Amino acid sequence: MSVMDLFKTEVENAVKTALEKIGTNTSFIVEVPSVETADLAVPCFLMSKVLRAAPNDIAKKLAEMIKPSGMISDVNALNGYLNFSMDRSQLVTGTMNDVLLAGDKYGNKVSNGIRVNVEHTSANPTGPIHVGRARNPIIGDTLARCLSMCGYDVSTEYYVNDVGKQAVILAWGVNNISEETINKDTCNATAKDCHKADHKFVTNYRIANKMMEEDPEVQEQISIMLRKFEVGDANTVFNVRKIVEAMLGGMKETLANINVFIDTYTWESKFIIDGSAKKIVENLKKSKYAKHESDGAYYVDLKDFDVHGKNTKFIFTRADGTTLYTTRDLAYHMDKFKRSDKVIDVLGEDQKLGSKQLCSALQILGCNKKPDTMFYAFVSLPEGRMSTRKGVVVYLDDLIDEAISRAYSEIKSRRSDMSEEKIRDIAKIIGVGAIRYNIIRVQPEKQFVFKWEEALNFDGNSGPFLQYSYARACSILRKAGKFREVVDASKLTDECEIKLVKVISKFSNVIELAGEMKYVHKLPAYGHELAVAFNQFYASVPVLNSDEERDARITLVKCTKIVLNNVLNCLGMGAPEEM
RNA sequence: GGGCUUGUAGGGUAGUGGAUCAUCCUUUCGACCUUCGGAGUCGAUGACCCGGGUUCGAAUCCCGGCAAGCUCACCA
Repeated sequence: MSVMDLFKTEVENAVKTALEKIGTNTSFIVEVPSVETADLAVPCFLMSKVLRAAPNDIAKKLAEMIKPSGMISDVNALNGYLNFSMDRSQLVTGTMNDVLLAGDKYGNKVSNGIRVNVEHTSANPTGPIHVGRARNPIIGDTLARCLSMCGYDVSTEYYVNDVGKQAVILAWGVNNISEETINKDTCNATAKDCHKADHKFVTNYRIANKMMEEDPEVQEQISIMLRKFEVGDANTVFNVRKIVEAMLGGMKETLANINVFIDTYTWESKFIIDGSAKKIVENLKKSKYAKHESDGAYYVDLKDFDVHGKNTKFIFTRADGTTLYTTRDLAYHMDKFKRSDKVIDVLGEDQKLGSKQLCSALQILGCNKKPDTMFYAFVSLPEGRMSTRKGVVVYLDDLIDEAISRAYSEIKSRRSDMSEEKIRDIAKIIGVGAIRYNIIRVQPEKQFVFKWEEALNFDGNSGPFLQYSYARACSILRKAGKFREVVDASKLTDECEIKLVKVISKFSNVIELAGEMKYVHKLPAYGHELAVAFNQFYASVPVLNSDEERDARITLVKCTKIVLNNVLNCLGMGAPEEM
């Protein structure tokens, strides 16, 4: 339990006792106030009806009854609020001891044994990951890290769409389009990293799509291939699988470059091969909601499931009896439920209706679980939506390269003393950090227009700002040499020192919000607040050049360094000792 | 046309019933310090889409507009 939690409990008890004395057990809440004048506050507006008195009079009365004791150093009434201040000395010692004791585990909750499966990214393996969808791995990975800190047993997963028309078009393109045609292609997407399979084959995919539209002959060939694929022709299935695997390899490389590593890759074709998708079809057919078209395609009618208008027809098998993506997705979710206690899907907002239909179908199948969902709006270009097929994209690989090269020149211009190799290593940490931070800092459901100058922002509310503060803390500790690690509140009384400790003490609450409520964007905001508090401390009091406060202040720097490191780690960003 | 989501200073963004100042970044203007790392600190300017309603109190909730995004396949 953190110092703030202990304080909150104490305030709760004090208020409860006071209310009992005036003969009521009316409920109340203890909140963190929006103003700086108190550490915790109890609004008295709701009590005013029950107690038939003005809010501020109630607050005054309670303030008189509660005497400062324990962690409560001051109680007062203001504007209808009952305000509490926490004893500075206990705040400082309690918080700093917690941090020093827990170290890189500070902010972690004890393991609760609950298995959470986080499915994210799951991008179609028909082209490189572009920034339009780059929110997915970053949100998913950050959420997974936060849940892990909240004590969950987390497993991440990518669903690979290796079935269907898109995959077949890709394979046809790779098999039939000559190197010469590829070389002549002029597409405005940069795709400079041509050694990667995803960048190489996306051109085949794009051209194949175009040829299919223009040439009935090509369309026929692809149809034949698709039919062969669907009846399980060994050569065709093997051929598609091999190409998709190569594609996915390139995409994994991109993910690794932004520190995203996924535990399990589950292939969609699995649910055809093991027959579980067919079983879903049979079970759905038995339900009272099942109906069929005259030619034999089946659907369930979802009008009783809060699905409106024309969207109620949820088709789950074709006229020829084959399964559809949605059917296989149902089988996939049933499979995930077997392996985990909680299932979270991180999806693009285009999947909202599909996800709702999936949940309804799960209910019809008698499944009592459903996935938690987290939707994000697409990142678009100033000229509109990105499209792999049309080649209107900014690839994530290009963004990474650009950010790293920008970081490289920044470091180069500041540090003449650093080796080339070291500059390159740090540039990668800074560049990738800037991208992850910039994407995660915005609430997922807000639409986002991609602008290079914003994506590469290194000042103010940015990843590099956090990393810089961390590097500064490391530098002070390096220069400090030997010091006595002391937690001495009597030496840390400056306003900015108290402020810094207060911010540090909030960390575990932020982790809880980010994990349990899935408010991942709270994390970068917190990191920024912490870095600002540290910089203010740094600017207003000397650390190494102080006398009797020296050890206490260096210890506070060490605490800050630990928490900044934990924040960076949770954001999937590197923590550079220097930059 | 139906459904879902979003609308906050010049640009971006937090806050989703409560406290004489609505957060933070950027831009613009001014200052600090050029010292333990200036990718810094302090100050100024500037905003709740529009119209009703509910409430002691609304950026926040409800209704009606307007604008943007997504969606409404025997695609994945």
